[in-house]
This record gives sequence, structure tokens and C-alpha cells, in this order.
Amino acid sequence: MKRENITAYAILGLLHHEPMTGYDLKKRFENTIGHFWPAGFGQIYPALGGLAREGLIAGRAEEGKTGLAKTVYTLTEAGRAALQRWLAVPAAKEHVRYEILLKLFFGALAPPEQNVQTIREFRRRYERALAVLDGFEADLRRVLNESEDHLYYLLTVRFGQRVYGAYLAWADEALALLAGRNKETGA
Amino acid sequence: MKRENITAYAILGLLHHEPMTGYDLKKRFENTIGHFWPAGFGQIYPALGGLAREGLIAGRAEEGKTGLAKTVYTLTEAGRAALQRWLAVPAAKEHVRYEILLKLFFGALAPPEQNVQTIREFRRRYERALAVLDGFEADLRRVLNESEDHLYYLLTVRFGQRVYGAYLAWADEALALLAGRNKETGA
DNA sequence: GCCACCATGTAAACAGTTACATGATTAG
DNA sequence: CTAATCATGTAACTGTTTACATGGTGGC
Repeated sequence: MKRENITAYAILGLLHHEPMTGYDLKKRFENTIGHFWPAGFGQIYPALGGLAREGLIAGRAEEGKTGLAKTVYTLTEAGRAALQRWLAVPAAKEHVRYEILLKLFFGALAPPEQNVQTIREFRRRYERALAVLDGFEADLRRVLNESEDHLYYLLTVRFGQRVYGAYLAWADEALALLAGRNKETGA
Repeated sequence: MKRENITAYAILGLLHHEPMTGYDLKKRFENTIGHFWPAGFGQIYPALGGLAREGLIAGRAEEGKTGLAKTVYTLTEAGRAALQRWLAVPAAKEHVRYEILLKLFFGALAPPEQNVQTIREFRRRYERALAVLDGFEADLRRVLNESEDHLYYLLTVRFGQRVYGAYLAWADEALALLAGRNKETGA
């Protein structure tokens, strides 16, 4: 079973919206799909090379800010077709890896205070992340009727909000459970 | 910044509980930590070799079912120390990758029915997964006082239940949003 | 006789991360 | 003058997944 480079399809999708340079794509990843599908320069540039060789995108040299060379990539018809074919294939199972749960699973081996700190830090992190998504949601709701795309963007943001919300609720529950246990042993 | 093989620490953690073969470890992964930190044979066996070479675990040959050769690995004192040191290091950021969100992000390019099917299939999958975790929770609550470990196991199960619950709630919301949009355009 | 399970490993391919390397422009 | 931003790439490494390879035991 061959795996197709999903990140390359993510690039095709972003280029469907508008032509961009590799650098632009990186930023686009960072504040949109990077939340659930991150990509760095080390993946983007090689992928662009491959896609261009396959004829799914076409690069043309342009001048950037005051004479700097840059390459702007445009989706070709073949690329558009490949993107649509990929969209029709059912998505593979999500894959998630939580190092924090691994450490917590072996939590009985660590000082209780350490586990509490770990969870608190986790909670703080996602409190901030949730606030960012709340901002996205407000922006999207404002322009919801301007493009069909916005509804789909909103769906992905709502997903993140729900999941981060679950993280926060879990953290509170976990801290309460650990506090209860400590009180018991302390008494 | 060198990365240390986290899966190897997961193995140390499992061996802390009791000595096991590589095959046993695989099964242990499958029905415990594999939910948030999966590992296959292709990772487990090489990792065991490395850990043994470093002296963090010790393997001894035994006879399995009716004379079949097998190697049972035990955590050494050095291994126990390494595990505890690792537990004290703050966990790296979670990493999650959702192909389904990527496809949904570009959902405007696909037939609406396709997006609906994708979400429905996702929902079914996690409905089943949540039921499994509910079973785990019930089992753990029953034996909660028998070992301190059980409280920590419960924390990881509760995490999964919260997150899968969020998935289901999101799927319902997403389907409602898409249905609303279709009705609008259909009218 | 066949399938599931026990048991161990290797090899190849692929994906992803990090570091290295270069260089111009602009805003403070 | 310095940091941030624009801009492009390569190289090395690590981790993960998949396929290959082998073979005995036990139940149906």
C-alpha cells in the first residue's frame, strides 16, 4: 500500500485558491491548515519541485520586493484534477501522538507534584490556543456569506475549538482527581 | 537538539510494570498506550535491541509455549533511572495530524454529499472507539483502589473519552451546518 | 487442511524535523 | 546597527510504516 504525499495535496489545495511562492505557502500553512497539518520549508520546497516535475503546478520567475528573484507557482489543470481525485478518496485514520499521556500513564513513578505541573502547563497552552481559534471563528462568521470556502474553514475551526475545549475540561477533571487522591493519602 | 526515542521510553515504562517479550509488548501497546502512542513490531524489536545494548534492559532466553524460543526482557536499575529522568523532562508539544480536516478545508471543491459522507463515517468510527473507552473506564473504576497506577490509567482514558466526545459533538454540528447550507441553496 | 495465534526479526521506503547556507530589504 | 521579513534551497538525521521472511502450536 503506497502512501501518497498528503502534504503535496495540501499544497495543491492552497494553490487552487491563488498562485503563491514557497515562502507564501509556509505562512499560509502557519495560520490556516498548519493547525492540523503542519509543514516546514524542508517539506514545502522539495514538494514544489516534485509537483512541478509532474506537471501538477507550474512555476514562473517573478520579481519580488525590489528586484529579488522569486518563483510563483500556479495550479495546472492536471493539478486541479489530481486534487479533486484525492478529495474523493476517504481520509486515512487520524494520527495523534500525546507524549503527555505517555508520561501521565507512568505517573505513579513520578512525584505527584510533577504530574500536576505537567497538566497545568498543558492547560495554559491550550487556553491560549483556544483564544486564537475564537478569534478566527469571529472573523469567519463575519464573512460567512462571502464565499462557500468560509463555511468549510469554519468547520475546521469549530473542530479545534471543540477539541481544545475538551483538553481544558479534562485538565480540570484530572487536577481535581489528583488533588482528591493527595488529600486522601495526606490525611 | 537531539531527539530521544520516545517509543523506547514507552517500552521502559511498560517493562517497569512487568518483564515481557517483544510480542507481549506489542499487545500491551495495542490495548493501552497504543491509543495515544502506537508502535509496531518494526519499532519494538529494534528498540529492544538498542535498549539491551545500552544496558537499560536485560533479555533472557526462555521457553514459550511448548519449547518455542522467546526472549523475556526485564528493566535494569539503569533503565529504571533513565525512565525516571525522562519522566521529569516536560513533554514536547502534542502532534496531531487530521487528514479529514485537510479534505474538509477544501470541501467547497467537492460535491456536498461527499463531505457529509466523510463526516458521517468519522462519527461512526469514534462512536465505536468511545464505547471501548467507556468499557475501560468502568473496569478501572472498579479496581481504582487496588493500585496507584489505576488512577493514572484512568486519567488517560478520561482524556480519550473527552476528546472523542468532542469529535462526536463536532460531527453533529458540522452535519447541521452543512444541511443548513444545502437547504438555503436548494430553496 | 487451514486459520489464528505465538514469536522474532530485517529491509526498504517514506515522512518529517532540524540545521546549514546564502543574501537582500526595510523598519526601528 | 540590528532584527525582522522576504526568499530559496540542501543535507543529515530520526522516526515510522509497510512489506518481507520464517516457523511452530492449537483448535476447528
